[in-house]
Amino acid sequence: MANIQQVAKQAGVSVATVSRVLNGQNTVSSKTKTKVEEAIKFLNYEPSMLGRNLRNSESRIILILIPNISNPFYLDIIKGIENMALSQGYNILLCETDSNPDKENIYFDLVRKKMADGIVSMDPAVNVDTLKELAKTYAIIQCSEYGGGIGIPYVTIDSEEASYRAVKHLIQIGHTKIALMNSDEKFLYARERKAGYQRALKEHGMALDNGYMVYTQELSFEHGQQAMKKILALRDRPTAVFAVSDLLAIGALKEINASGLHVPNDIAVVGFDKIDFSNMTNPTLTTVAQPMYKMGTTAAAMLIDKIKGKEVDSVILDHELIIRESTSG
Amino acid sequence: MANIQQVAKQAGVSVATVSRVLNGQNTVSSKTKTKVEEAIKFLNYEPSMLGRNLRNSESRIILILIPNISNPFYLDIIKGIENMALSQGYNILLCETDSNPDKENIYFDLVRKKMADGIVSMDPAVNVDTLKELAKTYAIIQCSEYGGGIGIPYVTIDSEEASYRAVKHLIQIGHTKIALMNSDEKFLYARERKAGYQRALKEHGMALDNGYMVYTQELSFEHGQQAMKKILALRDRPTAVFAVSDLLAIGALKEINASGLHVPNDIAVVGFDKIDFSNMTNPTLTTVAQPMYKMGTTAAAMLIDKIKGKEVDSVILDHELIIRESTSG
DNA sequence: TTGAAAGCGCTAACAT
DNA sequence: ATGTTAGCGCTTTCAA
Repeated sequence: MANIQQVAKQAGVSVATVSRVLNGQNTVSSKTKTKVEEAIKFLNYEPSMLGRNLRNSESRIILILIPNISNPFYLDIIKGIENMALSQGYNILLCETDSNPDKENIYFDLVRKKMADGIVSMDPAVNVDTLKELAKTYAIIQCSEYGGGIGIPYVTIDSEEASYRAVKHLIQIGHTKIALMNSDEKFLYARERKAGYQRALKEHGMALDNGYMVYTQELSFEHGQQAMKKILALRDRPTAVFAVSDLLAIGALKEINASGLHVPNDIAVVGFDKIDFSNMTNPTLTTVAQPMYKMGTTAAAMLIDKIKGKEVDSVILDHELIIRESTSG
Repeated sequence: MANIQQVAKQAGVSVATVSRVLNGQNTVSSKTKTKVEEAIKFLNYEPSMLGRNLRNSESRIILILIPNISNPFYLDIIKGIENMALSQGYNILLCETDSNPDKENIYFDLVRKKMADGIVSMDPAVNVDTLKELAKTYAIIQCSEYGGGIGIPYVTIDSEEASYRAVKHLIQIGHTKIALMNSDEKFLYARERKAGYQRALKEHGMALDNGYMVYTQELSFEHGQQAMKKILALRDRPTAVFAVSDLLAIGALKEINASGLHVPNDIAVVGFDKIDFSNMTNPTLTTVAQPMYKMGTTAAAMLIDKIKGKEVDSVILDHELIIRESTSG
């Protein structure tokens, strides 16, 4: 494994000159440049990022913090982050926290130890105080889920409005008994989506029935099934369900089918996210599309700006209601 | 940002001593150790991986090469790799190649440039010659998909046998007209699964009809739909379909439903992989379970051994046929 | 246009 | 048990 010294010797120049060629500085005469390039080729030399990174005090690595890689919601976001990062010479370290503060801390250490230059956090369970503290020293961007008002830039959508529109759609097609399948209200997005749900109901003069709001501990298929069981057992059974995640909605779909009822004739279902699978179910799922890929590229671009010392502002991206079979038999 | 020098000065010892404490060497007296620890705490010191990595000529990073992150098949493998890596002090760099040789090459550069210590490749499209060449110098393990006989250790399942059993199951429940939805035979697993399919048919004295074998360019839902369209158009329509990927099978399911036919009464469907979603469809999908998580941990353990200079052997893991609704109405 | 040399932060061989 | 020091491979300032 040749190093820069050997290249320099081979080319009969100094290491400084080799470095200049490596970094495309144009203060090198074309003759020397050629000599150096020949030496590089001859020795099969590859510059070591280890040396460069130490010297430059950077790792060129971006850390992505996600609670659970099993939720396909994150896939396109990751893609977006990766492609943007790549185009700027960064690579991504994917870190699954399982919403476990200990695991989170291991990953936070990576940035403390300079193994990563910054963090895109998508973890709602993240310890907000630690994150805030970290953000003083390191570049951090929140993506999709965010703690409001903690001074860390984020990219997300308007959850309240998205939720409002989804529920309004159900109202417009005639539903009056609409259940909300939400996650724990410790999450900001859960509170926002609940608010949107309530606003839509109120606006149409419909009563808020607390019994129509069920909560799940996790955004998963299984929890969607369980929650749907509860909804199906309700005394005055709803004719529509709005779930704050496609995974929950798909679980609901399954449970409704299993109970012998029909979607959307007996119960209409709306999901949230527009993951790939929302189009593969039977019936296909009406859902709120989040611009996942764009969220990823935006978050990455913001983070890289931040790493470079620029000021960055939070961004709210557009969402869109995708009407499919689960609300339009 | 304190460095080891400052800690040494603060503690009134040499940098060597600080380094010893950092690395848990027990040649340090407990008094000095305490002094050093206090200095570390006082200065809020975090050792830089940049310095350590250069010194140790390692990055402690493992590169994962996948063709496309959108196929959930890889999710559990990644989880397995990550957890094993983490337990050994490694982190993972997730790299999506899109089966694009140029992109592959960018990622290969990471190991050439010492940004990564080794590679777990799950990319069937990978340039075999380059991979072989790289494997001479760097630690590489193939996971799930592999090039046979190129001397790079792999971890996978017995695709031929798995395929044989899946088809045999269809035969045993009475099917005689069984289609194979396969991928391009340039992939070894495609050839193996075809072989298993053919062995099962032959063993039961059934004729091989080339028209019953359709090929897809990608393992995706959409390609599954398209392929199923072709199968449905066949003159003597099959009563069962064995798809070499759950994603394809789910596409087939959708297409069959759309055509007004019923699964499994009109057409039975078997998939491959046992991705999470194979249990969320309606009907649920009979499929061959691959031990994804285990494949991940195994591959990572093998790779880390290889990085440490040990010899490692290829591993064949067990598979299992999971019978669900799509073959047992 | 080029070179000499310092130094990024750490570890380990060697010395005491 | 502890310290001194070289050096991992690179970039960049300063000098020529």
